[in-house]
Amino acid sequence: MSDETVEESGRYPFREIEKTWQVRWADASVHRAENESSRPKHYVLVMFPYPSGSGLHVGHCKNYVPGDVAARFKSMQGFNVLNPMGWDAFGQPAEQDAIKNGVNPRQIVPKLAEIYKKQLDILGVSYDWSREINTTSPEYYRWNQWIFLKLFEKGLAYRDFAPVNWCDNDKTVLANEEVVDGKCWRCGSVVQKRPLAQWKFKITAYADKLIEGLDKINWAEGVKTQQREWIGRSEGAEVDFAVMASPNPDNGEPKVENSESGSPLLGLGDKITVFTTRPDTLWGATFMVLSPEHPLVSQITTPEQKSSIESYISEAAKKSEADRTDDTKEKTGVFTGAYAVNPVNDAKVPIWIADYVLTGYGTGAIMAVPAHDQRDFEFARKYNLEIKVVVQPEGEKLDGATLDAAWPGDGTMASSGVIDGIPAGKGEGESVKAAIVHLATLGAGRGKIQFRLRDWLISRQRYWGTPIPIVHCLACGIVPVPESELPVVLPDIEEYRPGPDGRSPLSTVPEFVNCACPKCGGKAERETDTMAGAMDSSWYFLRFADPKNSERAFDTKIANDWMPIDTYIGGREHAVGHLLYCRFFTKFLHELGLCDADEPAASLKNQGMLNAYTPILSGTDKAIKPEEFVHYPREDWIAAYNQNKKPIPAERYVELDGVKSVEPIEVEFSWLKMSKSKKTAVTPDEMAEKYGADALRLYILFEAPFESDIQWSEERMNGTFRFLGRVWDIIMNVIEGSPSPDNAPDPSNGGPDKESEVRALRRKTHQSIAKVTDDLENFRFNTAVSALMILSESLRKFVNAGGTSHPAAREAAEALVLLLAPMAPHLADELWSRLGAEGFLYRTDWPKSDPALAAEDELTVVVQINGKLRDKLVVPAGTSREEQEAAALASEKIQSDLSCLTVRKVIVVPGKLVNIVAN
RNA sequence: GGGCGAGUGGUGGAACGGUAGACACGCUGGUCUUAGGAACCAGUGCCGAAAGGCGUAGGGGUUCAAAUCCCCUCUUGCCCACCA
Repeated sequence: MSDETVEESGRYPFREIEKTWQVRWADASVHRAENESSRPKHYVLVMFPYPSGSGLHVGHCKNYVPGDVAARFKSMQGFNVLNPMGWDAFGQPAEQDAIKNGVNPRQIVPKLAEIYKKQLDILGVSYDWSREINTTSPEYYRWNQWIFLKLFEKGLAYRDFAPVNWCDNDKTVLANEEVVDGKCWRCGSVVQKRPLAQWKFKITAYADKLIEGLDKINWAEGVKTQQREWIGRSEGAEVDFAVMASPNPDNGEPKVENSESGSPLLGLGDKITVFTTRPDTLWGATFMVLSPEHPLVSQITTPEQKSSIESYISEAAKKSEADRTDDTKEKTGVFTGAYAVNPVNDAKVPIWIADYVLTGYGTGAIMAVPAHDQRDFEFARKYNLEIKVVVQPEGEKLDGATLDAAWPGDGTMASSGVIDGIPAGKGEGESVKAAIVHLATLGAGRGKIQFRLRDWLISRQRYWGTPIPIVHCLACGIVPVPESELPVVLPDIEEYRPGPDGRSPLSTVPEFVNCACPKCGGKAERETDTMAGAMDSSWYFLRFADPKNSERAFDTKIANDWMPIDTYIGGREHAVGHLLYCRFFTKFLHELGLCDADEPAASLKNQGMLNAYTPILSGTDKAIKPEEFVHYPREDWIAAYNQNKKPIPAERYVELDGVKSVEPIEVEFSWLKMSKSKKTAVTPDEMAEKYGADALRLYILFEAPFESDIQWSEERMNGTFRFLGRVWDIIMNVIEGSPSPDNAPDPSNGGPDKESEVRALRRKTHQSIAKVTDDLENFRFNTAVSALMILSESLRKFVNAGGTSHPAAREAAEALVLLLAPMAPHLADELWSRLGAEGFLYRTDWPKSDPALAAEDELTVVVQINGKLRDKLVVPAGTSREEQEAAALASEKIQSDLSCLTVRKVIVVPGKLVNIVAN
């Protein structure tokens, strides 16, 4: 862009300035973090991106920009700042691209990384690029493998044949977190259950520690609560129910055995163990329910019930997780024909199966207490099962026969043998403790803490990931690859598509698969699963401390110097995924003695999203892409829709069985996450070209609070652009000492010669320093920008009134530039050097506010009568309580308003207000 | 159903329990001009000519004083949803 065009735009030459300073910063490596430093450390980390083909759009800047402001601010405050960036590049999107384009993802990733890096540089983000990492490089993923081996060594990585979530469309297994409403989070197709040998990490072993650690980290309560619930700790007991002998086939009646005299047990002494948080209600357990997948079901089912049980099981298998867990549906189940014995009262309880009992939680079996659990109650009513009340609420006498809902609340134990009469209550309740003691004496149960959290499924039947460093030997079984042989390098392959059997594409590469057993030297095969991408991001923050280490994952001393992350920035959507995994890893590595920190991030900040006004199908939240429309007069529609908020009739193309046609639709607009695929993406490149990166940065900071969503508007961005133009003009005036511009207001009434004007400007300067410092410290960027606007306005007025070369103007100009530096770094550095200073603002001291200069010498005091504003007074600072009250009462306005009232009481807040209570 | 948020002008948003609407966008009028994506000046919550009154989703409450704290209702966002 030529200078002439810049001149024509009437704005400051932002393109030239931004380019110049980006080159200077890079040449001087100003943003490099020092491993040895006398300055205190500050580690700022923004969650690293997943480079995809579409590159960055301005929505992504919602976290990178504030992260950069935090880093620059801390650096100016004298901290040795670590602000690194890298690429989380293993995983599906890159692989899908590769499949589509027939290229190896390893060729695409570096190109994407280059694009991202360039875009981030255009934004002027102060990353220490010497620490750039790429999770797909063998130098990185060999340490994934190393950590895997450590987990294996400690028994925390294991192979399991549990049923897994299978997406038939993507041909892959999904983690529980990747299943949304029983559907694949990526493609939306229904997830099936399939048994497959998988590698898992025993995150459940850290369940308690993961809950306890939450208390000492400064994360949003919402995120912490989500984690607590996800881990789902509940206290209760396990209870064993003995299964009774098969009913007599002769008469079809179950044979009631006397448990006291003979053994009621079937053959091998089968028992069903259940978990309950209410062992105290055991006397009210009138039946049991197993999940359809429970292993005992086939053994205990009687011949008469066999066919109905089998058909129920096959129906249940067909249902998606979404259907099964929809609690609005009526509960269904089938009787197995078998009975068990309630260990506390020897009652004969029928055993049912029902899909409301989940295989994955507890033992996959429950004791049903219909009187005190609503689900069991509904089930009992439907199938005419006994309802026995064992907790009587205060002042009531419930009867199972007439109950219309379960009573889950407190009360007194009744009909409960040895615990009769004890106060009943969940958790800390005495009755629960007493029941557990009693169970222990019977040998039929024990106290137990149950977690909802499941072990972390790490296996992927995918190409683009870290190979799992395990060898399967016919003779030795599962053998870990020796550390000295790491990395197990991901080979180049031709076909990335997984086979229809769901096995990893790596299984098709004999040179990879076939190997010698590290233990016996015999023929063996490599594990062909790769690791989930979440593995990479679970410890990358430690690698950033020591990214080039070829001997170890990271040096412990260096890691200790940097950890924990002081400010971690990322989206709320990672609350129970990444943010839980990385805490688990940090705790594990801590226990290995590899780092002092046992929590990765001392403080976590969650940014809001940036949304774009997107056309949607009326009555849904489904976006319609512009190319689907037959005609799409966007601007007109938006205007029309905004005016009367009524759907706009339109037409779109549809393709049914290969036949294209046009269908009428109704269109509305809604604020949805900016996205390339919805064609709502605006790139930072084009905005930087048009308005400059500084203006874009300022827009993102100013438009809404950090945690709130932004509704993207280029029109508003124009506002921060104009502000920067004004800053440029004002400070150039100060620098050049030029007289006020032609269109400045007449300086005749009051000029900077007046001592009060000078004092006022200096006050504003020092107040602004204090305000902006506090705001940046607390991520209140929007009000920080506003404070700068106010300061620049004060300076502009002062300059226009002829104060161009006054020292107070110089002081204000310097403060303005310094305070602006973290947010609009290019313009700030340019003006700073034009103001005659040396060096980069990144390493320049943050200004200090002088409280004496910031103090007001006059204060406005509000006078209220009965809380309503009646008058305002200006009093000198330091006016006493009494003087202030007297002045208020002396006010003419107040006198007249009080004329027919009696003063009852006067409240005085010095320097603030006087409230006169009168009637 | 549960958990956590949120509801303030035409718009984005400000407001330690103490002047509601800072700062912007937009809009209205004006100045200037090399007619620009300008710049500058003035105005802009609602009703009212004014005095004044009314105003922070709605209704109660606490308080000298409530957008802010408490209770109820409504609306809305996100997350989890048969967890025994």
